[in-house]
Amino acid sequence: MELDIKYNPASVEDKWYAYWLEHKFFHSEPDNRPSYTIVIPPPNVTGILHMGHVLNNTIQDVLVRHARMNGFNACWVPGTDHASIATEAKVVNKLAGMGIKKRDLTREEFLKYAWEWKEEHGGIILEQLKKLGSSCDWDRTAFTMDEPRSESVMKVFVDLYEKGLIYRGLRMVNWDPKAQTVLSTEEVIYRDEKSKLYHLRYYVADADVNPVVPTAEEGEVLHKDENGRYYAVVATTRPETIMGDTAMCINPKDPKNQWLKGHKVIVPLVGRVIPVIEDRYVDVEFGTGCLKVTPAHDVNDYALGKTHNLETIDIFNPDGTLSEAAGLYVGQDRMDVRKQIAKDLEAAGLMEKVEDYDNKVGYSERNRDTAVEPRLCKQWFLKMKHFADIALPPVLDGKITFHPSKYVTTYRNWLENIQDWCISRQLWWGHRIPAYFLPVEEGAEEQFVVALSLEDALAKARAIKGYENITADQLVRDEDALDTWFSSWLWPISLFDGINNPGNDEIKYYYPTNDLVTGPDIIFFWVARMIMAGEEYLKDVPFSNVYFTGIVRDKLGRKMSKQLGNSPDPLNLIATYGADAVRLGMLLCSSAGNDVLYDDSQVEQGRNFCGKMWNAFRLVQGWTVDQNAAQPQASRLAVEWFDNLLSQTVETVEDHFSKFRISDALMTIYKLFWDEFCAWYLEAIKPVGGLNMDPATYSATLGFFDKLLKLIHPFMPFITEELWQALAQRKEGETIMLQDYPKAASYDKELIANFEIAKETIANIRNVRQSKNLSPRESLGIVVENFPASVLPVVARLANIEVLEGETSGSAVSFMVGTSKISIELAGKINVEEELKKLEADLAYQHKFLASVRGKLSNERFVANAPEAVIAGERKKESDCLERIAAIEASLKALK
RNA sequence: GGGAGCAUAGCUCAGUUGGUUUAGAGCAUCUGCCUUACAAGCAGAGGGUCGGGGGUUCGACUCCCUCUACUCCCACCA
Repeated sequence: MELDIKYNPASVEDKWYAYWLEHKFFHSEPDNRPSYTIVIPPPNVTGILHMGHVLNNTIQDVLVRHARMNGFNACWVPGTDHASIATEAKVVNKLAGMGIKKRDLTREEFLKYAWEWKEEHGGIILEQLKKLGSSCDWDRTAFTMDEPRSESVMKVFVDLYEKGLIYRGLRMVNWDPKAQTVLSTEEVIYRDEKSKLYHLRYYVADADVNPVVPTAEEGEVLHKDENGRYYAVVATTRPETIMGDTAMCINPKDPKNQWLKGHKVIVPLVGRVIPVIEDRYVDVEFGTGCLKVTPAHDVNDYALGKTHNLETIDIFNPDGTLSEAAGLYVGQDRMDVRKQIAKDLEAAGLMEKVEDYDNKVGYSERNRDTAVEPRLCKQWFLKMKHFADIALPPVLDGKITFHPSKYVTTYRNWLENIQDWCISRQLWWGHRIPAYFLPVEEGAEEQFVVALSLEDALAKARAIKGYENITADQLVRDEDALDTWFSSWLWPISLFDGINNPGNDEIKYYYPTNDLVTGPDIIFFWVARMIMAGEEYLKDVPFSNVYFTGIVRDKLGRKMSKQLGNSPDPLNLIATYGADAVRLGMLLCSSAGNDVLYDDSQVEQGRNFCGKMWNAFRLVQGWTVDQNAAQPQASRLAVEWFDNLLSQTVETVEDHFSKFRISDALMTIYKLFWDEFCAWYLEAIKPVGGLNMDPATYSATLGFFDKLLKLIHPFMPFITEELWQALAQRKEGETIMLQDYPKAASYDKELIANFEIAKETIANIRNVRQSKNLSPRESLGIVVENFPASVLPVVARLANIEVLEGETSGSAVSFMVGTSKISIELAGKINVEEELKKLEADLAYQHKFLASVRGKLSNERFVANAPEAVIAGERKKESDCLERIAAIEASLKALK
């Protein structure tokens, strides 16, 4: 097989990916082998690949390929998520561009557009994952809204409702005015914001009938205007909500505001008279200690309203504009009203002052520019206490391991303070809630049934007293859809149809899955809830390990985002550098749980490594074998050494894999290939004059190459397949993907250590050459003492030296490697003065070292307390040091 | 406000139950090389008082306390 001079990733990658698909190497069916399963964190169906996906999916692919080569029946199940809010928003936007408003469409019409959009854009991301080399079982590609998944969601909803775990409740919820839907508490992200704190005047309303009487208490603060009218000052960040004020609240113990007790005050501009109520909730230290109470638009105010029986005035429309109930600014957007009302209050003399203020504002996780509005409405909730109880033990007991483990605390904290999950969304794109409302009299309690089908619903409705004769067309199905995560949490189960077909062969074989690779940002949204669903429906964990990846940032540490334009397009990167290079670049800098600071230079390093592999292969491939050639000593030794080193390294790699230290495993292999194999091994065995090679070395080298390629394959699947295919005559249908991963074997530590001495010696000799300006071509003579003779041929080969017998002349340069002494014969080529200086310096250092070691050894407490091995080590240091001193002194003497 | 994490070379990070002198790696830097696989390369070199302070110990990058800086998560202070 002819190889190009340069590695060309593009053609190689497409070729082998097609080959893998054609032979269905990614496909898995249950069999007798142990299973290894990963379910993909389903990307948004209309999403496109970004750097976070690259990181996440590269790691998954490494794990899957590694498991596959280790004899597991590996199954990586891909799929996409319908992403209710995000996708619906995209469709709404697209329709808006066509001049169509969502509210002018029926549900059916809207969904038709939505599905069209999904067909058009859906799954692009899966094609992009293929470019990365992902070895997913594409035959199993799923979608959270396809038939089996939807059916599972419905069944689970009905089941949980029947178990009494799902209920309908009137609650203060988080409202996204842009998407016009409620959000769960987890979908609200709080951001620090520079805002204003408006201090408003609330005049006392009843001063004429109920005069303000200063109590003359210490610390009392009265406000009186130039006309002698008393007023309270309320600090608020949201002046636009004053139309909803139904009380003002003070802390009964607040000395500043004692005089307000029992009074009524006037809401500025609005003119409504509201009572002053007392509650210990109010923070005496904040502002003036006077709190405006708007029960309809603030969670705390709602609670206050409940305890104090206050009226609730909802002044907002669902889209965030002011409603009729507000009386003022009707139809204007809340944010515009805030600016306007501030001006109007100022003009009316009702604004005491305005301060700069830092506060936290909740935004919608999906519409990040939209501040959420607390809103009172009736929604569907899932009781979480039960789920927290079943989801906590497996993580605390270690049945599930988090990598890194610090997330256990986060997980536990959340579960221990869990709130009920609001699962309904006012969206059409999603799983429609299987609840049916029955007709009721005006003002009566709502009546509904929950059922999988209209027929079931009708039967259930008819069982209710007074509804015996109800007809199907009188049942009104709930308009709302379920939170996307209500389908995602079933993913590891629903992918194997474990809800619809409990106990089927696939769910039994693939569940629990093995590893989950995801970001810590969805630990609550997804990870925790999958554990809940797993425990609830299969009485078993959904996975054994969770590998949390970090966030991909640019090299300045900024999060990658479209707005900043600091996110490279992964497909461009793949086109420029090759998928293997991108994978390697990403992995090199990603230890579990740490953020990844991405820089192109890492991908360049990946590309360079591909080049290195390619060229090493070309070198080996260029050799021809002379069956009669004898194996040189140096080659024999190098083969033996590398064989042992390979075993040792495989052991290290296995250890790294077992601890999910993926980047360490990769770096270990990287160095083995580049530093050990290329820089030392190949250089040692390279035929000197021509291309002829002895058969023993040649076949050993091919064997090493084979193993190295297999070791690298999970990380860099394409180039390893290309080279492995070229390494020997392969049959159609053969692949490196399905070869056995190299296994650790015993190795000779001493042999490896001796070779290290040889390497160090060679490096020293090269160093001497460089500093003395001696050409590498010029052979030098050396004399060695206390040197492992077995490795001398390698030193001779790589340092271009001859080993001399006997003594060196006076002008030799000596150095120590461990306790071995090497002297280079340099008659007439050296500066004796300089050498003397060097040796003196070395000698001084050795003496200092000796003193420190002896200091330790003469410390009785050290000798008494330290383990024997440590003491023995110190003694060895001492004797070695003495040897070195003797050797240096001998050299000095010879030089003089 | 509560909690967690991190602080080691110019940069990004290892350092796995405390025990090798001179604390490692990759990248970057510097020097010399177009040596017939590879200049996307080869051969070398320099670079750190392990954030500050205190403590435990024969011995601390490692364990404890404290301070400082940064990051993240959680929380209803208007």
